[in-house]
Amino acid sequence: MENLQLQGDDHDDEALPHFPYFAVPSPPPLAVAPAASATTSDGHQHGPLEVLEQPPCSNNLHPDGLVDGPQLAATTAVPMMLPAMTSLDWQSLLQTCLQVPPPVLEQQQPAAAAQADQYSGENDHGDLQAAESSGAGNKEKQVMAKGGAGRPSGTKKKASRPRFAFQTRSDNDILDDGYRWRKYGQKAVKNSKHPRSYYRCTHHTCNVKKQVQRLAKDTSIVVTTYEGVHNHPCEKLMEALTPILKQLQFLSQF
DNA sequence: CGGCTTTGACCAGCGC
DNA sequence: GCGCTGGTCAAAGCCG
Repeated sequence: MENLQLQGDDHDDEALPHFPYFAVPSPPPLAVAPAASATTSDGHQHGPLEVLEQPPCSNNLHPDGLVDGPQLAATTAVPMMLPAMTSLDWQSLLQTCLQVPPPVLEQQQPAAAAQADQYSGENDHGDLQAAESSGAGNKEKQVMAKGGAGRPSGTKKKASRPRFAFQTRSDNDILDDGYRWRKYGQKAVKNSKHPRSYYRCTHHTCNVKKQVQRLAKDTSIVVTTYEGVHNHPCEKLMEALTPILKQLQFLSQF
């Protein structure tokens, strides 16, 4: 946990989003690929990653707190662990990897809310906190954005959703984290040449969002901010695990 | 034709 | 009240 570098304390880049940070306990150690580079399932190579926080699908965390690629668990780590694992190990691994939903993160939400208050003064305009605390769910927020009837009369406090940010040194803005995303907006950001892109998870019941932008200081670094927790399994991870699970079920009969 | 991206417009919140 | 900024919507266009 000490290995996690808190972005809010580390950078003074005004173009970056400010939001609450909270520590996440390290997951069970997973076998990972060499840290020098990682080839993603979309064929892109990503350099060494600097982890600021765990993403929701952070199933590839190294015991020392560093990740080697957003989707290594599906493509690399799981197969590497296969020979030595018992079925019980697989149960815990699946829980760790699939994150449906991760109870640890849910428990951290009050802490996130507390941190939100702590960081509210550092936010450029408090917009993130405002969106979190408006008392409106996303649908209500959408109604408010339209400015029509149904606008909430008061401003209640909305429950905070967990947020995670991590930096990736990559030429590719879009990191393949195993989930499908639909872009719904792009904004030019103050003090940054590069725009910020807004994505939503395409799963119909999932409300997770992410923001992607490049660091103003170092444009080779992509900052990805996740908001919320997926309420469904990672599709690509499931694809990778299904044949293995079937094999395990077969073997467990003996 | 469905799913996705692009992009201009709109709205809320904040500071002055 | 006004201007600035971030977040979101939704129409239009693109693509497989």
